[in-house]
Amino acid sequence: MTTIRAIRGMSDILPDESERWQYLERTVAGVLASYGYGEIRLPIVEQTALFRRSIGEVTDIVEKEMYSFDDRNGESLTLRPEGTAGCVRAAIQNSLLGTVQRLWYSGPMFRYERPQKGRQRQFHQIGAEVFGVVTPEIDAELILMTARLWRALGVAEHVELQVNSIGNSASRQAFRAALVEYLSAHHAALDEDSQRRLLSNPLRILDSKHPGTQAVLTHAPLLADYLDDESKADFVRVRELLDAAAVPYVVNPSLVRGLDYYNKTVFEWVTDRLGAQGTVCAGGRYDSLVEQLGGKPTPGIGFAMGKERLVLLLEALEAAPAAVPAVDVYAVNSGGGAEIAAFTALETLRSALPGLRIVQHTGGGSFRSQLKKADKSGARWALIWGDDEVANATVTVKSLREQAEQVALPLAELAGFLQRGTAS
RNA sequence: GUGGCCGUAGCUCACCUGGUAGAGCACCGGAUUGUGACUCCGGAGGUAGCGGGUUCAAGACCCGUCGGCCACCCCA
Repeated sequence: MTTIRAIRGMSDILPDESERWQYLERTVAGVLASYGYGEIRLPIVEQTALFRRSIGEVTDIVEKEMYSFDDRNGESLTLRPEGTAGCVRAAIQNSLLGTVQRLWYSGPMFRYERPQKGRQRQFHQIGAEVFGVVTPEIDAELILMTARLWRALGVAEHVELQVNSIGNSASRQAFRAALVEYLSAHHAALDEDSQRRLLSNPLRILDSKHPGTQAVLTHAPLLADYLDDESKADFVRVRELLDAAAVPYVVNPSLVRGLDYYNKTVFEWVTDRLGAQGTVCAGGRYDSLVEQLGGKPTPGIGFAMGKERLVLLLEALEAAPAAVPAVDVYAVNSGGGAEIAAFTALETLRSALPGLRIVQHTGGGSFRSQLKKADKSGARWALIWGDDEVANATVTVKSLREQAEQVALPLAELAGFLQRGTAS
């Protein structure tokens, strides 16, 4: 019989690792809450049209990376490849857009890509979106919030903030035309990928890694020269606010986004500790997306961070707190009546001390082998029930981590004893 | 979608230039009475990813396929 394996690029997160994930999630949720963001929980499946209309028809995501399928009605559905579209849809549908909204979400996203370090087909993001603020201080707020997050996670020294403005749609189109014209004149010097992108997504050529293409780009027209006045002024303001907050950044003129809905401020947090997939968080403004999706014109801005990548970074930097044992107390028994005594006493103990993590040994075996498991579990105490304990209505408490005589306690004193021990 | 490297016990790996598989860790049991850790003894566990080919003989060589990792691409 062939064994069934997980789908390629979709991995299990085992208890060992999930501890680090929880640390990340707790920390992020705390920082988001401190800025007044509320959590929104969104479906994982949406109508395919939502993503086609928001992300852009000619993007790689829509053209070749979406998990799309027809449901039983023949309606085309898609496993969300990103979070913003669904969030905007929800904001419109639930009439959230009359006032300023600060929202965040967390969960799995799906993209059919070739897996590699920091890239899965099912991956996980935490994202934040703000609706209803035109002015650039919200751009700065979001960036400051992420900067605070890196400090909270202890990775601030190893991530770099890159910012850019890609202007409004008119200025971007003008720039795109100029860029295409220039690059077409140097067509032969471009690498194959870039030649292809000349037709599909010319802005993407800017961050090509190909040396020949980079050489051509040194004399290419600059996006900054095509920016409209408002975008320019807003970008200046964003930088002022970042400077005032002493958040270091570099302006990366070739920073563009892969999704069509972005405009004006875009930013990315990058690390050099993760190999080729170094972007750990990225976002930007999307002032016409709400309207594009059928809502009344509402400015928007947001970012998403990749949880896998952040977990890898925490790992690489050993920034997450050390793993702690999952068990405080491991109870062993000699079977029969002792097992019954243990069951009832442990239920009582769990009621008395709800925070205490208690594992009851299962599967029988000698005291010797049971205590081996108690030790392996990392528990601080072993509780022992045998015939003597049952006869005397006591339990033997054995300390596994420090030198101390084991004691036989009347059952009534067990909770108090462990509570005092936990406090010390 | 393209490329490189790799697939031997649960894990990490060895078996050098082909002669029918091994270590460490983990696991299980034991070292006289109901007691973990350190130590010692013993045990279980692999049709060498799968399929084909070359050969007297293949885990080692060749081809295909599947899977993994990394990179391109793309992106968080």
